Amino acid sequence: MDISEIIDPLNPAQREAVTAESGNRLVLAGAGSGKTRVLVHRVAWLIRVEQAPPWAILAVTFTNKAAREMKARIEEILATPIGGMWVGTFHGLANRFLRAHWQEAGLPHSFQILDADDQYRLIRRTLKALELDEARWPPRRAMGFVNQCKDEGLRPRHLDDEGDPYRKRMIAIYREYQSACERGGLVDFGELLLRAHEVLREQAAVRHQYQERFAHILVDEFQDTNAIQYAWLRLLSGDHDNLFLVGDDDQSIYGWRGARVENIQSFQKDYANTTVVRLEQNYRSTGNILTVANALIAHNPSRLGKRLWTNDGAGEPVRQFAAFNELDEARFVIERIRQHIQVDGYRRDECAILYRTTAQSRLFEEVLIQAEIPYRVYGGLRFFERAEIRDALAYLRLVANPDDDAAFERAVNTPPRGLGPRTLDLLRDQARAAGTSLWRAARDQLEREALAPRAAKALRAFVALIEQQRARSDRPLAALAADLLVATDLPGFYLKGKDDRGQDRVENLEQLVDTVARFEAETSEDEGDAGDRLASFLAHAALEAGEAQADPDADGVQLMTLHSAKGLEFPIVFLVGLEERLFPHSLSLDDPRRLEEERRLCYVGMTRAMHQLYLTHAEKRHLHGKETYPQPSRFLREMPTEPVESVRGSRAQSRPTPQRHGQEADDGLRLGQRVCHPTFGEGVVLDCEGRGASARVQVNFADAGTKWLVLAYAKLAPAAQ
DNA sequence: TTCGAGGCGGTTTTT
DNA sequence: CCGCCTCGAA
Repeated sequence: MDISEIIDPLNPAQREAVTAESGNRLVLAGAGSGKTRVLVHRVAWLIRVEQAPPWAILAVTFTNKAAREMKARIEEILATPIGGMWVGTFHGLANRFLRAHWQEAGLPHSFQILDADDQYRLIRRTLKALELDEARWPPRRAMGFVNQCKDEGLRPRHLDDEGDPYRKRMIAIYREYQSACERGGLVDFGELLLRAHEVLREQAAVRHQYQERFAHILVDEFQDTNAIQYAWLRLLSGDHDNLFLVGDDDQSIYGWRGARVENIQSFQKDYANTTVVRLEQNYRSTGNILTVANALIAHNPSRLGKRLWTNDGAGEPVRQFAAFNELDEARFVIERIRQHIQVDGYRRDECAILYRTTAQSRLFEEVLIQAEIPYRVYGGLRFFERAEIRDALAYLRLVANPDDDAAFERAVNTPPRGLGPRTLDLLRDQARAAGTSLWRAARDQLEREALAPRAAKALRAFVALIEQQRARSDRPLAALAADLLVATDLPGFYLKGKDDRGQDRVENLEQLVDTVARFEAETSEDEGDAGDRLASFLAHAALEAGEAQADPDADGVQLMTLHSAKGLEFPIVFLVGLEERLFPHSLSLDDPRRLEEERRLCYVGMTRAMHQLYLTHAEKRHLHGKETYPQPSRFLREMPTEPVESVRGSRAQSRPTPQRHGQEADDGLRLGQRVCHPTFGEGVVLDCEGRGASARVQVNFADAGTKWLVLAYAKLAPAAQ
C-alpha cells in the first residue's frame, strides 16, 4: 500500500499524530493548524495502513456540518464510501444507538426527539400542571436546570434539595417534566446522551459489544465535550486505550452550555497511557495576526500552553480603529470593505464582520443596504425551526406516534378548529389524572361523550384526520406529507393570515414536501418499514435543523457572531465593538473563568483572519436605548503595540451635526480628538459646550471613564497620534 | 380569535 | 430602543 498520499502532505507534528501507534492520543490543535486534515488522514491511515475495518471506527463531532465535512473528506481520500463507519455528532450517534437498542433503553420503538422549542413548551405545560406561576418560576430557568442536570448525568433521584426550597421546586419540575416525556415517548437532546450513557453503563452485554466493535474512537473539538459526553466516551473506550482526541483549550467558548475544558486535563489523568501532540504551525494567518493573538491569549492563566507560528511572512499590520460612535464604526468598516473589494480585488464573501452580540448586526446591515453591498447574516431561524414547518411536522409526528403530547398541543388547534383553552384544559386534566397522553384522553372523552357538542364535533374531526392518515401511513412519505397539507389546509390558513409572509410560508411548506421526498430517496436503500422511515425523517428534522439561509452561495459580506465564526476563516476580518461591557460582555466581568472565556472568544475571532485583521471600538454607543461611553476593551490593552497600527478614518461625515452642544472648543479641541490629562491620562473628546471661561469638554478617558472638564482649569494637551 | 397596549428584559447556540 | 410575551377587551 502506498502511504505517501496519506503522509506526504503533513508536517512533522501532523505526521506524528496521524501515524501514532495504539494508545491514547491528545492532539492539541491550534487554530488553523490543520486539525480536520489530521483527523481525516488518521482515519485513512487506520484503514489503509493498519487495515482497520471501517465499521471498527467511530468519529464524533459537534455539528452536523463538521460531520458532513469529515465524511466527505474521508471518502475523498479513500476514494470509496465509508461503509459501516460511524461518523456523526454526539446526538446523532446517540440517536442511532438508541434506535438500535430502544428496548434496552426502555423507550418506545418510535420515540420522538424534542428540540429546544418543543422542550420549552413542554416545560411550560409542566409548570402549569404543577400550578406554578411563570413569573416566579421562569420556564427558561427550569429548562436550564433540567438540561444542566442531564448534561451532568443526573436524574431527579440523584438530586438533593440541600434544604433549598427553590432547588426543591426545580427538582419537582424536572421529575414532572420527565414523566411527561415518558408518557409521550419523548426524548430531548440531553436525554439522548443520558439515555445512551445509561444503557452502556448498565447493560454489560451491550457495552462489551460496542467496546469490541470500536477499535478506534476519534473525537473532534474535544474541549467542547460536557460531562456526559466524556463519560460516554469513557464507557465506549473501556480499557482499550483507543482514543484519539483533537481539541484546543484556547478555543473553548461553550462553557456556558456545559462544555468542560477541564476534560482535556482530566483525560491525561484518567488515562495514563496518553501522549500529547501539539500542532502549532499555522497555515491560515499572517505572522502579525498570530503575534497579536498569541499575546492576547497569553493573558489567560490556566492554559496548557501553545504558541502559533507561521512560515509565511508578517503581512500587513493589524489595524485598530477608534470610532466616534457605532455609526462611525459601521461606516468605517463598510468603507474599508469597499476598498478591499475595489482596490485589492477581494470578493465580498471574503470579508467578514464579527461581533459579540447578535443585536450588533443591525446597524451594519443598515449601512450595507445603504451602500448597496450584498451581505449574508449567519444564524437566525433555520428551516425546520420555522413555525409553519413545525406545524406540519406536528401532524407528521402524530401520525408516527399519537401519544406525542408536544405535537398534539401544537396541532390540535392549528389551524383553528374551535378547540379552545377550555377543551384543552379539560383534556390536560384528564390525561394527567389518568397518567396517559392527550391523545388517549381525547379518545376517551369522545367515547364517553363527556364533551360539549361543539367541542366534541371539532375534536372528533381532528382525531379522525389523524387516524385516517395513520391507517394509510404505508405510502411514500412525500405523499403522506402532501396529503396532510391538503387535509389540514395549513397552506390556506397561512394565506388567509394577515401576516404578509403567508406566501413565503406556503412555499416553505411545499419545500417541506420536496425535502421529505429527497430524504426518502436518499435513504431508501436502508429499507425499514414505513413507520421507521417516518420516524427517521422526524429524527433527522429534529437533529438537523437545516440551513438558515435560503441562498448560502450568494457572494455577500459575511456577518456573524464570534461564536458562529468558530471553525471558519476569512481573508479580511473586522472584529467590532471591542468595548468593556460589550466585549468582554458585562455579564462575564465578575467571574474570572468567564472572563477567560471571553478572551478565548476574542482569540477565536482574531485567528479567523487570513490576511488582514481590523479591531474597532466606539467611544460612544447606544445600548438598551441609552447613550453610553464605553471604555475600550481590556483586550485591546492586552495586545502589543508593535504590529498594531491605529488608523484614522474619514469620519467627519458621521459625527453628529454640532448644535447646542458639539461646538468646536475655543482652543481648537475637536470632537474625537485624543487628549492627555495630567491625572486622568489619555482620552477622547466626546462633546463640547459653552464659551470662554465656562467652556467645558466631555472626555472619555481610557482608565478614568467619562468626565466633563472645565477647559480653563483642566490642563488638557493634545495627545500623540 | 384577534388585536393592541403595556410590561419586561436585554450574551453567546448546537443538538 | 426594540422585540417578545401576556393579558384584557371587542
